[in-house]
Amino acid sequence: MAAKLMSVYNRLFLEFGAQKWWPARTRLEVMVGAILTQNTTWLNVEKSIRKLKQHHVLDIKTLGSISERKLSQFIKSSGYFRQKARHVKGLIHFIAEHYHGSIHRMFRTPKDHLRQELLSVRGIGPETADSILLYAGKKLTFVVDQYTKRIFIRHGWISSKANYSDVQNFIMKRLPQKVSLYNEYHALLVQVGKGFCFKTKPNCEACPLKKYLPKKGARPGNITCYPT
DNA sequence: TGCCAGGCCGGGT
DNA sequence: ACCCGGCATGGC
Repeated sequence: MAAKLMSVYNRLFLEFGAQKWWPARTRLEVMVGAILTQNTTWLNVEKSIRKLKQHHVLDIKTLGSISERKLSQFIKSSGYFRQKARHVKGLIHFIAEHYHGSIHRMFRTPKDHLRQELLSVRGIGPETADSILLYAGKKLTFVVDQYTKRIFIRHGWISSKANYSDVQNFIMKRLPQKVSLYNEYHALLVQVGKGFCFKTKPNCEACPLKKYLPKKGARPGNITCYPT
């Protein structure tokens, strides 16, 4: 199975190339983006990020002093904007209280401890915490999202009842422990996952992933496509 | 038009 | 330990 996971990775990489995640300039931008992108398209997040930059709000000092209300107006395009404004403020507050407002200090602390702390911040769940750890902190943690789960379930590699840590453990036990691999692999899963078809029957003609359907004598690594 | 998007929380079983 | 409604804008 370990070899199969790498086979999938290699095939995706050949098809889509390096994804160069996270699409952000600073670690703060990664963290804010990780909250904003919850259950939302990245396109909507980009608009919010642009607005935050335009108004010179995307630095830790300003995010600390700006009102929740005002912040929420800048991030409307990301949806759930009141909640997300509160959550971003909560994260900034956490960094201020625990790490003197220093992102550098924050990422100097051990991964497992920091993960627990991040999970205690309202609005930061397992995926957001792992995104922050991997993409902002370059820590060795695999990010599991709906696409990842869906793809692995559809291949029959994990149970449809698997929870977040089940999927994460499954993957991390079988992949080489390399941050750059975790980074690229998750990004590729998202990329291919976007093409999945939800409204059609198994092996439908219209499926955008048709070219990945197993041909006869399918080899490991093919991506199948059918509705959830 | 209705459904989906790179989740998470709080209340209920 | 799960299950569910709520949160909200934007694109197809």
